[in-house]
Amino acid sequence: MSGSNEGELGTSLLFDVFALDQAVGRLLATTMRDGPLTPAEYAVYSAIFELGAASPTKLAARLGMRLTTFMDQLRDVEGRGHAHRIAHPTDRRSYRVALTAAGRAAHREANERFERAFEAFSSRLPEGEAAAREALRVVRRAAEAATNDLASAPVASPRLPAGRAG
Amino acid sequence: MSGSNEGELGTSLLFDVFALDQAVGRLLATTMRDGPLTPAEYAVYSAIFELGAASPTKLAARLGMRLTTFMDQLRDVEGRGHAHRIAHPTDRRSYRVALTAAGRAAHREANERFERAFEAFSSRLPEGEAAAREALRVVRRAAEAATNDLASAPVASPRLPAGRAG
DNA sequence: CAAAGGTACTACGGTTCCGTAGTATCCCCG
DNA sequence: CGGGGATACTACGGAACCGTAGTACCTTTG
Repeated sequence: MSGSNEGELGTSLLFDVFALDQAVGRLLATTMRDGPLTPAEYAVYSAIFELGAASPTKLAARLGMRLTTFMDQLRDVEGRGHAHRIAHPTDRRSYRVALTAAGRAAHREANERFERAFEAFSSRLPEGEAAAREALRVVRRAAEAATNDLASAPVASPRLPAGRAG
Repeated sequence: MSGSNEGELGTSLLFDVFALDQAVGRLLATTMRDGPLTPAEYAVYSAIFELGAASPTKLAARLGMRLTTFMDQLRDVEGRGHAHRIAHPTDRRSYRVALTAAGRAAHREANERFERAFEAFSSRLPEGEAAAREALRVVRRAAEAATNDLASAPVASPRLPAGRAG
């Protein structure tokens, strides 16, 4: 029955990707619910922590978000007194972002919950984490390759200028 | 095996899930860019089409979105003249949603692009689609099991009604 | 050094998604 | 058949995300 699965969203591999993302989102939301940071906030704090005083542009790229989205987040983080700006030594357009002591404390506390979720998740993978990561990467590479393929050779259909791209 | 990967977001299985979701999102956005419907819209149209005149609540559940989110989408779809309401035979609180002829035409056209993306994607999976789906499901089940596990036995902390969920 | 073009961040508005509360209707029980 | 609770949708406002345009600064080029 695998032949042709038309527009059957619910029976498509694409839908499975969506569902997986939702499931992981729920796992993190549930685990970190009572903590000081939401999963999204934890990601931001982690990036700042890991990159060690990097610029907003670098941090946004690391997090896979647009710069403006990151700036929205950063505004909140700074508002909580969890991060501060350090002047960039040579480029006055930019600056570096670092966690304050309070920010590091919040990150540490959230990290405990994150690790708990990750551990519970990871321990339930029959083939182990490494195998799961590899499987996910194979699928991701297929999606990326398909994207590049289709982007470069559309189908030879007349190009509408506007479209409705999101 | 790299036993403890602390807060390393970029080297975590959780991050791979995020990245996969992004990659698939880009694939669909790219492929459907010049079509009549965005990927999100296509999903809505498909659900309406597949479920064949179902209620908003059913459709929202099918799509994995909140009812209010679906209503936002439905407002737009109706505004384009692509769907209409059919009185529910026995429940006057509700109604059924169906595509108009124009809606079906848009769906059909978007479906061609969707199929093209799916085909390109699927054909690049070394082990085939079925294997990929199974791998994803294994990971999803682990996430769901972990969620249930952690939700039922949190850490012995009282349940806060509000929290900061976003 | 001055002009031209690129880069980094900011300001602002729009879209999407969703939580809360309210209204209408239905269903269950007595 | 009447009350209480559940269910279906609507109204409303807020949060998150992002696109566009603007400003300041840097870099390249001649």
